[in-house]
Amino acid sequence: MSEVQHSTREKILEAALRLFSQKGYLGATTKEIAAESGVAEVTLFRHFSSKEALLEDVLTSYTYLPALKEIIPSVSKLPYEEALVEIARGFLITLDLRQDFIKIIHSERHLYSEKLLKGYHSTINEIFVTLAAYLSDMQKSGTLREFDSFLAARAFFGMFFSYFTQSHLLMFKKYGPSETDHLIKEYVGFFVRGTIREGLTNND
Amino acid sequence: MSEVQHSTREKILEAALRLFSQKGYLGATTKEIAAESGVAEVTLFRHFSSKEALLEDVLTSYTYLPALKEIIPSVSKLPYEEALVEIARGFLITLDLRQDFIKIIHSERHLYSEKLLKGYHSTINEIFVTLAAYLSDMQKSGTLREFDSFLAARAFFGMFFSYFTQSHLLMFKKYGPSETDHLIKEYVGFFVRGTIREGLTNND
DNA sequence: GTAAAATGTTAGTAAGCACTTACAAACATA
DNA sequence: TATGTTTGTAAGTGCTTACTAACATTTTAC
Repeated sequence: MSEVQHSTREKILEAALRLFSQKGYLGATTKEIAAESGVAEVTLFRHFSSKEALLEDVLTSYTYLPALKEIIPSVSKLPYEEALVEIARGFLITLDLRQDFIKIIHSERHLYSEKLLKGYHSTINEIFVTLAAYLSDMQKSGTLREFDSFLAARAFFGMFFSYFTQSHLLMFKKYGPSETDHLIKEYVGFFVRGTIREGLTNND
Repeated sequence: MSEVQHSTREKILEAALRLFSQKGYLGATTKEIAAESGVAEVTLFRHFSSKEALLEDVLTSYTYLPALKEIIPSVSKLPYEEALVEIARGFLITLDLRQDFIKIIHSERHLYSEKLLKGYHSTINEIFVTLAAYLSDMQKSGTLREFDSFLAARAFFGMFFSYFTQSHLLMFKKYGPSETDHLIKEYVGFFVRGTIREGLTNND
């Protein structure tokens, strides 16, 4: 067990992340969060001026999905299908790691500020744009047919994000690792055939 | 404005649906719900034994997505691509109509009972199975290649559900009607080419 | 070892919450 | 008109909540 040394502040942030994602912002009490952190409630308020400030700090501390932008360059030399499999795999892993954060964002959409929402949006957008750029390149090189690359990226991540939502957030049919692998390959299969240039393409 | 005559009970249920979806179960107070319904708070408790009972009644009253099962048979004679466009359109319309319900389900996942969750799951499953059956038929008739039809159905709805989630629940880039039409056509385009039988299919 | 900084303990406050009681008013039905 | 049903008003109960104050204790830094 390689437990890292956590500061009081970090312990509180982690407990808050966990409890907010499990019970919602209003459902998790400051008393509970303090107990879960192993500190007194008053200590929580000495580190964070209010419960709302705590939420803000949680959301900015555990911010979302930087990893994916690095995956795409690193796989761009692979064959198309393999590259997509790696992208999908990386995407699902990242979602898994950040699931508490994502749960909060999806549950407490009415609470958090315009600023945070915009940050989340721009991150999503960045992800789409990054994949879209890769797809655009593949179109220019003649591998892929013509289509709206931004929408394609959105469709691609949409398939996987929906699977994640259903299995993690709504506890609907969740697969084991080998089945997830199967799912990835099938999904990528649809997308590859859906986007690749074929001999018999009839453009209108 | 063709306002229907609503019973007190119905007025409360509607207001509760609206407020629960906007502010969450804990965020919406019984006082507010009563005010929004135009009744006294005590009247709310004469119709519903508790706030929790009210939530249960809201969720069972505005239950989810029956429409889609009727769409698929009605379009099964259309060409493949047109059929999928109609299915996608119907799906998005239904999601739109039920968006308050869906918002609650996604926000309050920690609150509602095992029973309700199972009901929701079986509805989702039914939708997937219905489309999967249609796809299976198309495979047997030779129009489509071989693939896991359940996963294909899940991927198809996943693309659109993700778009719905992002635009309605997270207020990320939402398109107007004509742009949505464009999105549907592009998404369906990917899926059609991803699933159709091609002359030059190289199965391993 | 000593001062300072961080934490714990205990008690408390003010507000908001779901929910109740008692009684009066409005309304429909006969 | 009389009667039962539904609603409103008003007041209040008991509980929980976020948050604070005062003081004791522990941990850290030099």
